[in-house]
Amino acid sequence: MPTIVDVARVAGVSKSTVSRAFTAPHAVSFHTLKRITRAAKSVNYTPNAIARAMITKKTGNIGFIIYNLQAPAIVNPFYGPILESVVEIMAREGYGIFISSDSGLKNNPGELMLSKQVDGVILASRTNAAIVSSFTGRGIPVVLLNYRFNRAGVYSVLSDDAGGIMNAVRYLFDAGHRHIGFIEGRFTRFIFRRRRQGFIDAMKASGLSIKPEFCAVVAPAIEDAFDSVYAMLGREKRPSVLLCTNDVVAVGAVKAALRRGLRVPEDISVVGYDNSELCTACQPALTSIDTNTRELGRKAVEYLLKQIEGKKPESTTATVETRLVERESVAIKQAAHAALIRDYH
Amino acid sequence: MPTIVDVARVAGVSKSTVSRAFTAPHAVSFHTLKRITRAAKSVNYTPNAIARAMITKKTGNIGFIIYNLQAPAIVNPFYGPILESVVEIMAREGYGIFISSDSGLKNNPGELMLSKQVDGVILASRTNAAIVSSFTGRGIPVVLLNYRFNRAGVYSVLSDDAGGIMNAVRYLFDAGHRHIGFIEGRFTRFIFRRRRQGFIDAMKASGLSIKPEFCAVVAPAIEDAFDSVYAMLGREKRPSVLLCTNDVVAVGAVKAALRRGLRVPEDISVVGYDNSELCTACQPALTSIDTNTRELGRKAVEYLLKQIEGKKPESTTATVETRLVERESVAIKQAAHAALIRDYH
DNA sequence: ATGAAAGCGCTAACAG
DNA sequence: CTGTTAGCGCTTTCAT
Repeated sequence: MPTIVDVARVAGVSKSTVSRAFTAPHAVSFHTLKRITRAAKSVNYTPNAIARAMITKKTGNIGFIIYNLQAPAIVNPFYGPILESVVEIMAREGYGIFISSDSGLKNNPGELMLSKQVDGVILASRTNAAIVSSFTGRGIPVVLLNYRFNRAGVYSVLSDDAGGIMNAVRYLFDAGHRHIGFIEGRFTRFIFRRRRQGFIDAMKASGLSIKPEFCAVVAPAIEDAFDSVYAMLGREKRPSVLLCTNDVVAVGAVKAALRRGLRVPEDISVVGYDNSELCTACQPALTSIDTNTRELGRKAVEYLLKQIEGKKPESTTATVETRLVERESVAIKQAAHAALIRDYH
Repeated sequence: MPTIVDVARVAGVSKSTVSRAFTAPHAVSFHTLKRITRAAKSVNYTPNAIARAMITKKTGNIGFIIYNLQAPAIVNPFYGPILESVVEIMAREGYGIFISSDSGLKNNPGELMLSKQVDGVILASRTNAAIVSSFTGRGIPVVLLNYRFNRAGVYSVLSDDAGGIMNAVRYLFDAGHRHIGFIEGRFTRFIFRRRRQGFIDAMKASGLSIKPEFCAVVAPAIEDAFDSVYAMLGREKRPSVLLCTNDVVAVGAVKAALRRGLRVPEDISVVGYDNSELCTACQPALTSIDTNTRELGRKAVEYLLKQIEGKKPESTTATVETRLVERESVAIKQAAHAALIRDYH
């Protein structure tokens, strides 16, 4: 591997000058800069980020750690797309990104990252105080994704879970639905609570009552949702719509309804959450709540980079809004339809 | 950040001894080892992988690069699961993984990895000679995933694309299907050809003729597949089964059949490829070809690690077998059913 | 604008 | 088994 001295020799300058040519080009005369560039190319030189990091104390790498119980970590309807956007943005900034779910690591999870000297870490989903302080204690900036810690210097970027559910309830109400069922995936407690709270608040705000027999908590897997919803729909009374806290659950709900001989959305409506690829795969295509994973990733990067540069993010937590995307799985009731036409036309 | 000298001071030994305590514990007396461990803990020391890498020329990091036209890179029905398994295995070995789709990088894609001094690289999907030699030329081992280069020292791990399709055709034949349609996703030419060749060979082997009007090439997106298949199914004659080269395409095919008022699998069968999450989301659940992404990842890691350790992988290319997983989207024809019963009972 | 020298934290001979 | 010494490839004062 060619080093800076090889370039220096070929260009006939000192290695300091070569170094400057790469780190502060304007501090070098145009003429020598040109010679150095050419020399570098001729010996096929690439700066050694490792050696550079020794001096600057900046590796140009960050870590992205997904809580280990969130398996799969990468093929995950929520965290996968966020990771995708983080990777893309960071690569553009010249950063490398280490990924790891913290499972299978013998020591303190994040130990690996620590020894790799990352400049900052994004901790996705749940985490704990020990992990967070293993970073912050060494001055490594941390941003929490979808989790919050009431501690100074720990920043969070969150999805507006409550708002997402509230919007959905309002939308359903406006569409004429009065009997809204709620099928909750068993996620981390943090998210679970936020979505549930959104449901409670929105139902109250709409003057609707929550029927326990229309509610269920399930593992976020198609089969589990299917079983639970299938049982629910076998009873005498049933909701006119099932609001689900993720798309996987919603797909299970749709399947259960279909199996019961119900038509979706004519007999029963379903709405999902995440706006994942499953939505269009489902028949009928799922109306779902989009969490704007791109923005979530962008914000996380922004908050992390700010800290790495020694500045403070503008607020201790950033919240990203959701957006309901309409497809085919929700029936607009006759009366509501008429009202909509009257209102908007 | 505490360094090795801090530990040395506290433990009352030289820094070399501390170094040994971490890299070759058995070369240190039990007594001092204990003192060093304690000292390290007391000052909260973690070895600096950067400094270590300067000497050893091994960073303990590898790169995983997905060809940029394979977007999304991470949320990808084929490469996502492979990445997942690579990350998991490598983390256990103490390796860090850099990921990047090579899009959005100003320079030579992989330039970033190069400067990060990775110990090896997995290049997924298509790549080109320049990228490969930018690594191999510097002595950095490379393994190609789903791609092949006829060049010394470049190893590949491949999925048995042709075999996967051939198995499917044989399975369909045994199930009594004689009119097999083939809906091909427009992937990289490498994969496209291998699957197509499998189809051609298998049809020939089964004595079946390929009907061009039952074949289509589509973008691997639900809508595109839908349009194409919808048109196909509007014609007078139609195949009894549609063999699709990925699940996304298959879902589009199912939707098109349903829209035409056909029942799946009673009126027309569909089989997918990848055995992704879409299979169970689809109604009916898709019979699909599983590529064994776990094994693909495992093999890639094995081949890379072997090279990093200076050994040669046993062969220049490893091929991983596929497996057909039956679900609900393929009809077993009456006659075939009878035959199966006769044969096996 | 450029060069000389020092040193980042660690490992790897080489002595002892 | 342990300490001494040199140096990895680079950036960064400090001179010039």
